[in-house]
Amino acid sequence: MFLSFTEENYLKAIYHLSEDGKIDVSTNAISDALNTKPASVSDMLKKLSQKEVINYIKYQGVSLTPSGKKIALQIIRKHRLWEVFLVEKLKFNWDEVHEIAEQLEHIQSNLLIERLDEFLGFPPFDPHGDPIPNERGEMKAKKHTPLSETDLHNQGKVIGLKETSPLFLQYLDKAGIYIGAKIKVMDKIEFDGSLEILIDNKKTILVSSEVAKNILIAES
Amino acid sequence: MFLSFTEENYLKAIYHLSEDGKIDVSTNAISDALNTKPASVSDMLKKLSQKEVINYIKYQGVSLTPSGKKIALQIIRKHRLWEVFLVEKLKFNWDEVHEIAEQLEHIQSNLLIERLDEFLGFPPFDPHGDPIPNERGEMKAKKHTPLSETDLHNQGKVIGLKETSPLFLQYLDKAGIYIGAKIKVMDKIEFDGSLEILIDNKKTILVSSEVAKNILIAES
DNA sequence: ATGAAAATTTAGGTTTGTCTAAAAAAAAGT
DNA sequence: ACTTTTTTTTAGACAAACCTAAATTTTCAT
Repeated sequence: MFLSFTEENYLKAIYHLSEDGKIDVSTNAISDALNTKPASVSDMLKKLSQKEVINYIKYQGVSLTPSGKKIALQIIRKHRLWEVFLVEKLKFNWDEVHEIAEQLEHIQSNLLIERLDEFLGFPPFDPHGDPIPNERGEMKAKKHTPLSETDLHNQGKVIGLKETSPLFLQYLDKAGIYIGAKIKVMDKIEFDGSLEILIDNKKTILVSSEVAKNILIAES
Repeated sequence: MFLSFTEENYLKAIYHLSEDGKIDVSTNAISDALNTKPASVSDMLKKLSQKEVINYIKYQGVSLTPSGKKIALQIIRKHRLWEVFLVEKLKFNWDEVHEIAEQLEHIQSNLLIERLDEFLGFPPFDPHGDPIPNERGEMKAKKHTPLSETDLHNQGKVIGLKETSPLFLQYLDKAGIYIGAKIKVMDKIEFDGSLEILIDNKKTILVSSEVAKNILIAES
């Protein structure tokens, strides 16, 4: 199925908007996301509906069909792999890559993207911590963030570490932090970026910003 | 100056068509190159002329203005750098990359292309032997091809070597082949790919396909 | 439940880049 | 030089993706 650059962007927007639990996505939400007018969105929804990539009932919002979802996930896969490339290989900062990846995600070539994936060592996450879908659009992992960037009072679970030196692992063990532990950030100390965290609803400890940067959290 | 994807392709086509010594490029030549009808080309030429990237007099063909040429060379720079990336990093064959590079060449980001250039080690040539223009659109070198792929009876000059081991250099010295030597391929032996070559219009020798692959020729 | 507000769709129009058919200009042959 | 052929341009249309303005449907508040 061939979709234009623009059609692909609509599918991607609908996918992202329905990620937040929403089953049906509204016309206005799409027009906001894409910076177009609601009237333009109505036109496009009719077209995408004919191509059977969305379920659309007038005045009632849209959802992706299985084939639409698959296409959306392929675009997201491409976007996130290119972001990894830009950050890992071309030394961009993680906050500079979005715009360029928005363009690169529309390059058409399956072989290209599989080769890129391989070249990058099959990364499971993009530089923002978002998981990268595989060729079949499957995405097991959840988004993760360094503990240092987790929001105050948000409950999360330890899902990985950036640093794995014995010294660091010993420290974590002593502190009672392990993969799977529930963590809640109780306070952030402005002065040195250190955090007061609650572990498994039992114990409160203080960790330095250096430690917090190396613990990956899946927020819930 | 912002040009659309399509406008960029017109400039590139005009550049390539005027490479063969042609001062003025014809409407039909452009329509052939871009697979459009001459009528469409006429429309576009009017538009590009208004943007002052081409010199256009009705019924008399077109040429690029300095600013148009600069844009064309930037696109060619991008195209060739991406080709190097695809071949060197993603292990594509040199004959598989053109179509993908046709898409990648339109990605907008100067920073991206400078970072890519650096990442690739500032390559002077693309995988087809064509020179890569610098940021200012300057391109000193000429196209080069391995001697093994040079056309029969074509006159050329040795401009480089792929292999530089002492043994190979000694061999070349003995054979009378040096950087700058004039070489003409007199015959190709099908059986093993070896070549009969005329050096400096004086001496005829036989070189193996292995040797021929490692000598770079600028055809004239 | 009904009238106002908000959301959405339709109607009609624009721009970009394409097309076909017809007209005009240039080139080529005799 | 003058006709024929080729090349190029103009005229008028179309599809994609957008817009504004107006109409319609849904939702929300009283």
